[in-house]
Amino acid sequence: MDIAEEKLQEHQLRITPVRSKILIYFLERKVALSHADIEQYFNNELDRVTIYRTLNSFVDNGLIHKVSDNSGIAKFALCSHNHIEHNHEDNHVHFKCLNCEQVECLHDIVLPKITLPPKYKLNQVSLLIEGICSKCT
Amino acid sequence: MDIAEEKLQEHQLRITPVRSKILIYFLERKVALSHADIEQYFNNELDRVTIYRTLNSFVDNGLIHKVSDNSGIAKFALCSHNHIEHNHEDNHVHFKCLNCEQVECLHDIVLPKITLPPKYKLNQVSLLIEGICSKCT
DNA sequence: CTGTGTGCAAAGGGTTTGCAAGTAC
DNA sequence: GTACTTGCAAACCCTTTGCACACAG
Repeated sequence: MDIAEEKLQEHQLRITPVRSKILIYFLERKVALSHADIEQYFNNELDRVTIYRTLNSFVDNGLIHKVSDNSGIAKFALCSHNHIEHNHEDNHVHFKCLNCEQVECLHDIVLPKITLPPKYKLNQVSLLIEGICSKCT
Repeated sequence: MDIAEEKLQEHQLRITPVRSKILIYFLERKVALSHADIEQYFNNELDRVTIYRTLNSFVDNGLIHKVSDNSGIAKFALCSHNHIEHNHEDNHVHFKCLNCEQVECLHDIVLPKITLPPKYKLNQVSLLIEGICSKCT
């Protein structure tokens, strides 16, 4: 059983060829991937709808999380936590390169403490930084 | 000439009935509005496509800015600056209420200084806070 | 008068739903 | 065997484009 299959099992997802392939691609690329990225990479080998459903099942089971990069199209990235505990979508910092358009998670950047106005309750913070990445400078 | 017409002129936009109506709605509501919000409010009085084009012209001329609230659908909010200088999309802090779904700009919150890893260049920062707003607590 | 805005129809792109056949466990 | 996954077709948003007519400056 390879690492992808282990991860699927950890997250209580049935092990299927489609899921393994997509998960392996995430493990290899390490950046945030859109549906189109995956579809193109597998070039007709995988059904469009199945990819959508696979991504949703991964999100539901805490394997990946949705990344919002202001472009309107959804991207997804592996969650850093290996545990099954849901509910730690946590406070993500994402970086989007304005040149190559790639989005990555910046795990090392610490999110500053936010103080909200009175009567506001904080639930989640997401920080998107746009600029030029190390490969494109 | 009312305030909406003044603002249009300031931003070098021709004064038309559609633009005035939409701008007045923004001035009244003060929260971020989606295309659907506007369409529903004017309930068939305004053409769907015209609303899209109006919003785009407002963005292009710095009257409003696009707000990304992780929902995938675009929202727009008035820019706080009254000047014509473009290019100060600045560093916005937006708050999205998980109960009423309304999005507002938090002008008072200061965006913390971000230190990126080496070789990264920062261009823009956007911070989205999700939680419960003052009206919904 | 000239260039821009508006309205309608149509097309485009991303995402979801329904259903029958196939597969994991 | 049962419940879940896959694939195909079709539907469903949201948004943009094309074009003729109307209007602001």
